[in-house]
Amino acid sequence: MMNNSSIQGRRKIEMKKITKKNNLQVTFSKRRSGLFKKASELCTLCGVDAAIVVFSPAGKVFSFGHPHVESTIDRFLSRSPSVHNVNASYNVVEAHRDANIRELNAHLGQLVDILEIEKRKGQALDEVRKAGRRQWWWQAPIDELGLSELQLLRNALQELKRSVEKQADLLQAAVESSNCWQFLAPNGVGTSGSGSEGNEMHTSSGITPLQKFDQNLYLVF
Amino acid sequence: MMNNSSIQGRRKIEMKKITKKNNLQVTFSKRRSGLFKKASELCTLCGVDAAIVVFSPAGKVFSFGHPHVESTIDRFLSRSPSVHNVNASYNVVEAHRDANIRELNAHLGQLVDILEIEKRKGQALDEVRKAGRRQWWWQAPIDELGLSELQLLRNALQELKRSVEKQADLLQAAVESSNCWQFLAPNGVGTSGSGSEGNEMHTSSGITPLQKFDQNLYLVF
DNA sequence: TAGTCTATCCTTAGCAC
DNA sequence: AGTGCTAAGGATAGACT
Repeated sequence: MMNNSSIQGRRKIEMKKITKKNNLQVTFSKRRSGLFKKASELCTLCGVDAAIVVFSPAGKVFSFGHPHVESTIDRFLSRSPSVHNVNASYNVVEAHRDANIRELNAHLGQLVDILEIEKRKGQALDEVRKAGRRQWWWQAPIDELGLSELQLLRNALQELKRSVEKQADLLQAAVESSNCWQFLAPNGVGTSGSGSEGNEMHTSSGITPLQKFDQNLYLVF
Repeated sequence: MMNNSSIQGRRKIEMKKITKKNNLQVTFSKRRSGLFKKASELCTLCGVDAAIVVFSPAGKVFSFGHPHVESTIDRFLSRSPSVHNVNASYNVVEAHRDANIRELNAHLGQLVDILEIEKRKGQALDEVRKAGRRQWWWQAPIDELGLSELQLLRNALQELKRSVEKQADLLQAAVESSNCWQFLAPNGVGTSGSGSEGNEMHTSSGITPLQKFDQNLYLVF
């Protein structure tokens, strides 16, 4: 029954791992459905192929695919339509592994994205943004950066540092200095179960996942 | 200019393939971003791994992965009935690699969290000044930095950028007077990354040159 | 090609079953 | 684990820059 609790509707939640195991499960289930639905719509509206693989907190596998999970993934791995040879597929997987650096670099790009968004949210300076939009050459895959470019980056950072200090001095002279970077490392753990879903989606149970986010980094200014 | 067309807001659309090629492109781009963001949030909130592969109408490949596309897909394939016949050593190496990536990702995630906290504190200036007075670890020969360090560096740079912009805001007038930084991309091509959490997302063309995942990052003050 | 703006339309957090 | 409910939070179609 409806408890007389006032607030009923949706509430904003922090974008961090949900602690309440129960809520986590519900949220995972709902959002997974939503994700698959979104993917489905994207495929329908744009007539494209896509595949999604998600491991539940419990380690189960949920997947979505249009027209099929396997075919799409295979196409991704081999960059060519329909390759039904398992071994061939395997080799391609191996090959793709070499793209690690590139992938990780892209990963970083996402982080930068978030920061960018936060910056705006906090209060962006439109003038500055519009003033100059430049691509960071060093965002290219790291393995593609030459030493000279890396050194350029280094010099740029040093210059940046100097510039920042200079400007800071212009503003106010009294600011106590202390630690800048500090890294510590406590510990964290895993979670719970999962379920299944619609269209071209299927679930398959797996072995226990090894979820260990045992790295906690603290950046103390 | 605002055409006198009354309706401004979102309108419902039929769930069928969009005909207007132009709209289709825009929709694909937007929804793809949204999809990746959703996936990212799912990963963050529930602490799970996921991977998405999408082929654009043009045939380009867009992918998202947490902690990594390849690792997640491999993990999916390795426990998939059709590909379970991979040798043992492979799995071991794979596991190890995944662990590393996971760990790396955890680091990055933490950094994002910290930066978020910093944002709330709203003490950019202090941070910058303090940072400037310390020995910057990344000032070591750039070529000696590992991927992790480079990533930290990158985040730090973003942080600095934000800080500086805030400062610039305070100083008001002097903002646009001096463009200290302008990193130009070697190639004029540019795609703005869609916002997402600490995950990896990358774009690669199937055949055409390379429309890498890049963003509009700029440091101007 | 991507980002901006606005008015909707859609998703989903918290509960209860 | 998945479903229904309600209202608030988000995503986004369309037009434009």
